[in-house]
Amino acid sequence: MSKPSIPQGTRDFSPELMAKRKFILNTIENVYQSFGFMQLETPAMENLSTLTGKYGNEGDQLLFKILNSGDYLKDLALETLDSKSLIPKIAEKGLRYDLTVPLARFVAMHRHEISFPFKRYQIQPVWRADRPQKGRYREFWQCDADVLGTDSLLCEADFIKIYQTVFSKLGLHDYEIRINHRKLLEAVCEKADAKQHFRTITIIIDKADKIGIDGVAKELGSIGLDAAQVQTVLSLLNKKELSKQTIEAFSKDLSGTESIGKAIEDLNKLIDLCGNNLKQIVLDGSLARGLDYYTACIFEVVPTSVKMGSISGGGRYDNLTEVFGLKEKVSGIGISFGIDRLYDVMEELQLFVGQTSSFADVLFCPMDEEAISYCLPLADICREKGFKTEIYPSPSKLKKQLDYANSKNIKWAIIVGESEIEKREVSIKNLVDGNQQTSDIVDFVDLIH
RNA sequence: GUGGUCAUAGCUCAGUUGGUUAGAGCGCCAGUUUGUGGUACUGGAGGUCGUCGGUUCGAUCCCGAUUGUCCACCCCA
Repeated sequence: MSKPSIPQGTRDFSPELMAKRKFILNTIENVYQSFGFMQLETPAMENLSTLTGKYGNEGDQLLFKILNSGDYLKDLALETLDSKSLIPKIAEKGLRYDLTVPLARFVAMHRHEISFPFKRYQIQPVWRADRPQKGRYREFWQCDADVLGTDSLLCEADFIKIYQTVFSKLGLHDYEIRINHRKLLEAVCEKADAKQHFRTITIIIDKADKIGIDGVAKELGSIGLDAAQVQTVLSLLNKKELSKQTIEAFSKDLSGTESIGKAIEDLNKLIDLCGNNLKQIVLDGSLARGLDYYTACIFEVVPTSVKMGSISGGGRYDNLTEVFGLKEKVSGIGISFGIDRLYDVMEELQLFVGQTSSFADVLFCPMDEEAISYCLPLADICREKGFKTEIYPSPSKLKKQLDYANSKNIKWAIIVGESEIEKREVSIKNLVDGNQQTSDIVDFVDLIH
């Protein structure tokens, strides 16, 4: 028997780890709910046909496929197939790659039961057959929230407020909300007379963080842009402040282009809706986001004091359900938190240190078999009062029982032996300060806090 | 898919210019204290040095392959 192990890029979450993860998960879920989002869950696996072709050429390769049951090679003429054409014949299901496509599938299937605007959140694991590295796992959790069926800029403003609320509750202050508008990107390309290179250009400027302005200029040159065109594109990267002045400047620089009007209008409106609350927001012209379906405002959140990729991303899209053949357009906007990265960032910044998690409040320590049944109704009283309570399952040595309490960070030990039972009492020990007192079995619970 | 890195106790890591009994800290178990923990002291368990092959009288150490880890590129949360 070889040593047990788990697949690469996956992790076990110990009780200590789960306590911290739940804190993040619950925080995000509570904030979503406080904005009126409703929960949706979808299966871990989808039909492969639902997933393929939605994430670009490379995306399909990152899908985990599930082998069909039974003798899946029975009727195949293997010699006539290559591996690519083989896959659809032997695998009809795959693990979900994100939560947006399942949402689109759900909406397409249940269009007639849904009334718009439809606000849903979804917190579930997703799987990608990527090569693992820092902040990248093959199984990780996404926390999505989307609003479908409205073009209102209020959604954008709400999501910004959701970001600020969540991070404030988590105690994470070193972050930056980056905002951009796809139409701004289009306008720049149009102005530079390089519309046909739109995709390539967005991919290049998206790397500005890593390769710097000079690097961007170089790569733009390498795809055939002349110096003037490169300068036009680079002009996007200088202005960082989200303000009416910046937007006015863009409006002038890019006047005459087809797309600029919509971008200016949206961003101005967004500023109005946010009021003065533009804390930690930057207008980042280099933000592009790979997914093609975004059409207007796009977001990304990055930690500023830790080297880590984005911990959240999102944006507005025009037609979510188009690929599923729904004739009616369903536009919307969504964001997603990556809580695995969020966890890594918080761990690195030691934001969990103040939170001592205890797995129980009260431990009953029976000294003999008779004491166990004596403790049973008393433990129920504690639980009814809201204390997490357990009874040590065997009358072991007291030292062992108290060690157990320490290891679980339990504050109260209630010791019951022959003498307590005789006098209808319990001995209550506070394991934090070491004080101990006796009490009758009616009032003892009042001493616990 | 491409490149690099590392793999020794449950965990974090030493170490051997290739030589016979492979170490530390933490953790775990037991005792000092037969009903009082978190401190201290004493003792104990636990490793075919990732796997397979090669070189050698001899390999945990050198070489090759393989698997896994971590990191970077691509892409992304």
